[in-house]
Amino acid sequence: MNEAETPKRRGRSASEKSQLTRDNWLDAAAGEIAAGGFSQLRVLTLAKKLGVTRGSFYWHFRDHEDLVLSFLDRWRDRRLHELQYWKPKGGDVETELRQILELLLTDASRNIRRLQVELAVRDFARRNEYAAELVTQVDAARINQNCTLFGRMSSDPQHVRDLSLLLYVATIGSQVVLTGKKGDEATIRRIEDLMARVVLGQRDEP
Amino acid sequence: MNEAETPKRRGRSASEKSQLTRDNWLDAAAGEIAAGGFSQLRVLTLAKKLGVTRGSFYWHFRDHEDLVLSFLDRWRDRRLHELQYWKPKGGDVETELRQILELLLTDASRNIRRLQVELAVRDFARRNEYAAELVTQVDAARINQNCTLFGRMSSDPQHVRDLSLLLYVATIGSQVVLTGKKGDEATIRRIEDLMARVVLGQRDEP
DNA sequence: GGACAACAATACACCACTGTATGGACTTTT
DNA sequence: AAAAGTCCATACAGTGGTGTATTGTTGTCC
Repeated sequence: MNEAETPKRRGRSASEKSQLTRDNWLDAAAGEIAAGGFSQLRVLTLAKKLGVTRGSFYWHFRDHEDLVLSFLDRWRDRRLHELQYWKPKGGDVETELRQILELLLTDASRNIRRLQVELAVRDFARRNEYAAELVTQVDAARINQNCTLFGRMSSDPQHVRDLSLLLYVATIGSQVVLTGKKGDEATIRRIEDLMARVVLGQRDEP
Repeated sequence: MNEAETPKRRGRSASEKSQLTRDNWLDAAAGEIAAGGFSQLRVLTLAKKLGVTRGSFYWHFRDHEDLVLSFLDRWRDRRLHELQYWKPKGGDVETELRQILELLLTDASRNIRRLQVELAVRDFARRNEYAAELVTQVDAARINQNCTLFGRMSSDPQHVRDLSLLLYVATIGSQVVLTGKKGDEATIRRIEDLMARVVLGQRDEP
């Protein structure tokens, strides 16, 4: 539906001609993976979607596996990279916490395509070693970032880590359980509120 | 490669006779689904695993879809049914809460096959209407049960519902994130502890 | 303006899997 | 003991997918 923008001398369908890049194929693959998971990823389907034949694919990629691994690598790189680009805007502890939670829950649940891809990668990781490795990396990086974000909550590092992990699994879980059913927008908001209260209740309380 | 060897004629390990039943096929399917998801479910593979040919399958099932739908139905029935069989043993609020959390987290994470099947069903539900429907039913039933279990926590029904939902998504999330990596046993225990503290902190506090 | 590289179309060989038709073998019914 | 039912094997047709080899087409550099 959306399609990634190609610099475009030939629009995808019928006009003039432009060459496809590896990234174009990966973008198309993202669509298929979001819709049907890695197991439904077909070279022929991708080619049709891009308006070319499989001949093009096998110029850009060695084989089907090459596509999958390249996609996974790009996914990992992007997920790790995007973590650099977000810092809370400051303010008191509570508003900062609100910002973090909104990012983790409400914002994340809006990009449903990105969400679907992530769930597909996680599922694929259950039966693919390499994918599992990358998912582990991404999880660790995110939890780590949560730790720095929640550093203000407690002076006990272990407590901070546990809290970060709990929040992380809760966000992942809410993405798994509350995916795209109507009325979930409001539900997610309430979960967000509750989480805020819960976390604030976990501040250093000797 | 392992187990499920056929003793002599073509006997199964479960039934008295050497004849296969629909349920035998569904059990075998569970193994495949746990390992590779619904998309890797192959009639031929199942037949080999059971030591018969596909001729048997097409006697017991109309087609591949029949197998899948039957499996989903059985899954739903079992998941709903098992909810009846558990009530907390009583005691004060904290020990009861501990029991519940142990059931939801530690116990659940031990049956890794059951867990893998559930994750596979959830994944399949993302692209299959019927599966999505059943997952919704199961989720609703479980959250509902959590509500009754957590009823002692607060007198505000909405608060109880939100808390139940939060705990539910957290458990699902921990199953998704912490699946079978070593050292997760201890991690789950710590999450369990933290959850207990968190929930106790949410008792009526006007 | 020809050579060469980048990219894509076409055609083919091949395989994994499904579903169906049919024919046993063994069991139960009558 | 013949008929009918139950369960599985075998053989075959069809489909949808991969990968490869070969040939076109276009752009770019000299």
